Amino acid sequence: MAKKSKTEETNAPVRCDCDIIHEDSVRHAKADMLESQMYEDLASLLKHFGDPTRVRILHVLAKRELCVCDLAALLDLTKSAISHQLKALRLSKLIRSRREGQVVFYTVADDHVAQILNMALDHICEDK
Amino acid sequence: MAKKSKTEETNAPVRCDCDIIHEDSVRHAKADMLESQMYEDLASLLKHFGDPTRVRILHVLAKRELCVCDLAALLDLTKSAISHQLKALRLSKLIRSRREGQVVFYTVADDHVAQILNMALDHICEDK
DNA sequence: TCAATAGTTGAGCAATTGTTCAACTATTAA
DNA sequence: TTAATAGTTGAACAATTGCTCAACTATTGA
Repeated sequence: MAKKSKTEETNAPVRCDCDIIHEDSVRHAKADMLESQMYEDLASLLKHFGDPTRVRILHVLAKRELCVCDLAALLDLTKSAISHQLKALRLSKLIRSRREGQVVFYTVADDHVAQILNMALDHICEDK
Repeated sequence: MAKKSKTEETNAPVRCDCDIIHEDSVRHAKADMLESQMYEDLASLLKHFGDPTRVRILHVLAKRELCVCDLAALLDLTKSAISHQLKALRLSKLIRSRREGQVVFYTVADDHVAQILNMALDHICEDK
């Protein structure tokens, strides 16, 4: 029962099924961590980049404004499928919309989208 | 049956349940698109940033080297859960591992990880 | 007012996924 | 060799998710 030999005096987690090996590293890492909600926000923002359809949408909208029909034709999907994705992207403020009569145009909200995509492309093309 | 009025002569998709409204935009966008596999690769790379646990792992490993036990203690998860995530991250070359006796240390593979996280943090903190 | 088209939405389904559990391998020290 | 600990792995389960379908709203033109 050496489980708590070193974690007794700190407020260390209890879920881990092992000793804390490098106590200092863990303590410093914990001090450097962001608050929990920030990681939730980061994940739910970046989650949108983790689907091929949404990556396509973001990539094309980073270059030009397109309407729902255009995107549906371009990606070979129904308007419904596109619209669902656009709604999610809009709620995360990754894209903006603008209505012109019957037509709703979409484009990326800012330059972060393109920068994240370029960073990822760098990473992929780097090692081969 | 106006479905194919404008798409007949091009190799336009057939899945879309509407006309192509802005033919030029769609044609240019199609020319600018990457090859299909690239979007798959982008998505499967960036998918790792879309989970709170993995974002935490990447964020702490961007600052210092840690072993599986350290991470398990830090994030209050089992070694198994951590190890599964680390394997996925390693396969995508987002992190590297180094064994020292019984202990396996992990750290981020390059600076792209931190850059993507910072870009996303910018985006979150920007509008509030 | 009515028809046509663009776009949105909620329910439902199949596929994916994060975690747990149990059993396994790897390394070290006695 | 043996015990102890670090780490890995595959199966299984609950939860999430991307798409489809059908019905809906919004806008325009006749």
